[in-house]
Amino acid sequence: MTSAVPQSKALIDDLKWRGLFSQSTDEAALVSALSKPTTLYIGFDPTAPSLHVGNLVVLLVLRRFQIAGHIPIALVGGATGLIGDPSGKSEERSLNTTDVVAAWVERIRAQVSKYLDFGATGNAAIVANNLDWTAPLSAIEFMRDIGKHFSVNQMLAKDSVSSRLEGGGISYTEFSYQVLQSFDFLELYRRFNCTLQLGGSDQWGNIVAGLDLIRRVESGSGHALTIPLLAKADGSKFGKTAGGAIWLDPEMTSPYAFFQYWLNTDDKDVINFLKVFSFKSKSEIEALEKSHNENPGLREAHRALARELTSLVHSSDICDRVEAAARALFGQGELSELDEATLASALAELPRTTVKKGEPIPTWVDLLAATGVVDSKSAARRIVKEGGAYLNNVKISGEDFAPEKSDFLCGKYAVLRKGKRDLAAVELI
RNA sequence: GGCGGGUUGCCCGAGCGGCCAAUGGGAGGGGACUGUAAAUCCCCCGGCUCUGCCUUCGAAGGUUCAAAUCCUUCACCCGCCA
Repeated sequence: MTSAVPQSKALIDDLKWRGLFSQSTDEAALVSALSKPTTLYIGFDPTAPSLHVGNLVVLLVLRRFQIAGHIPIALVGGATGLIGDPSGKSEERSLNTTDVVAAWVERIRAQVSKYLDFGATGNAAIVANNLDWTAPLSAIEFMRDIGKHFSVNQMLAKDSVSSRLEGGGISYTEFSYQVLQSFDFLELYRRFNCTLQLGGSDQWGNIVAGLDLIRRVESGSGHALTIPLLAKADGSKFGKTAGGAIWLDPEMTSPYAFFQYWLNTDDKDVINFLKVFSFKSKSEIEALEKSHNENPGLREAHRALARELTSLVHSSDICDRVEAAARALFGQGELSELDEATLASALAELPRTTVKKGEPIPTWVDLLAATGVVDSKSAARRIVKEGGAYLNNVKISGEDFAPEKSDFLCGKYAVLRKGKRDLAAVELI
């Protein structure tokens, strides 16, 4: 990443075109401020052991700013993660223990770091943890030095609070969240001259509260820019599947599943997702849009999206592997024609189970249940009954069907399929 | 602290002594059509050693031949009044 002369207007226009601009404080002033390298931050609270694809939206915006020559700070919320942000939540959350949050902080710090450049000359990225300045502060100091600047009247008026007052109520703990986030902005302003905070559109209230605090305490000024929450065409929540969120951690969402998630994007969303997630230029994306409209069946745009993101989040090697695996397993060719090495590497990406050589081979139902692709044997039985059960891409029937020795490709592997696209592997050992 | 209302399967929500593994909707799954897409149509959707059995309706006891449904206690939530 080279430190370019910031083209501030172009940067903001590009964000708008990508649908990454929700609102900002005085836009003209922001554009003018961005004509010089500017320090900006986004906060990530450790609410899970990994970030998910929803977090990736804003994280990549931070990266866009760095590419444009600005200095990004990724703030990991070691302190705020202990409190819980009420924004966008209809209920009070249960608190995680300090040990758990501390462990998550470390993991998220490592994750976030992958997307930023710490060696850039002039605009190297910074990772900070708000526990560093929150932990040493006593409750009395906090109330006198910070709390004194907040009006409860204004705090109550915040959307995140008022919606909770009407609903299930809010604890003093979560109510205080906005004060902590404001304090973060103030601290980053003091330490790094950070003058811009980015966040999801639900963060607007928290961000401008921070600007107020900076004005009152330091007579300083700064800016806020929010990013729309990503919406899907069908109204369902982005980044969630039946199995849960799509995580960036390969242990939590396998690279294979990650690639498949993007490849299976709804046609109506794929161009928007390219704009949001991809670093391709406007003209490149418009070319993909054209080819997608002309021949959607080819799914060129889907593939470009899946490839770029899998390469970015995992690596291009891993991306090649999982794509090759999918090609082999979904391909038109006979599975039996694949050589052992190709088959082995393709199956390595799938959920799996093993069978010992000397022992009797369990039924298809038992094998599928063992891979974890279904929740129960009853579910596996239903699949067979409904005609969605396949062995080596050949439909099977009969609830007590069991593969034979000869069904194992290369003498070692069998491929179970549930429905159109859910695959699992059995290995004979 | 007082009075009233609530707690049902992944979510919302019916049921208010037997016909209840429990209506309906959503989510999810399978099939057909397609492109590992969407829409549409059909089917499924607690578990199991599956013509039957087992465990569920906040928790624990009790009444009854029989309870998600009645009684008692406890926990949590939500109103109104102090």
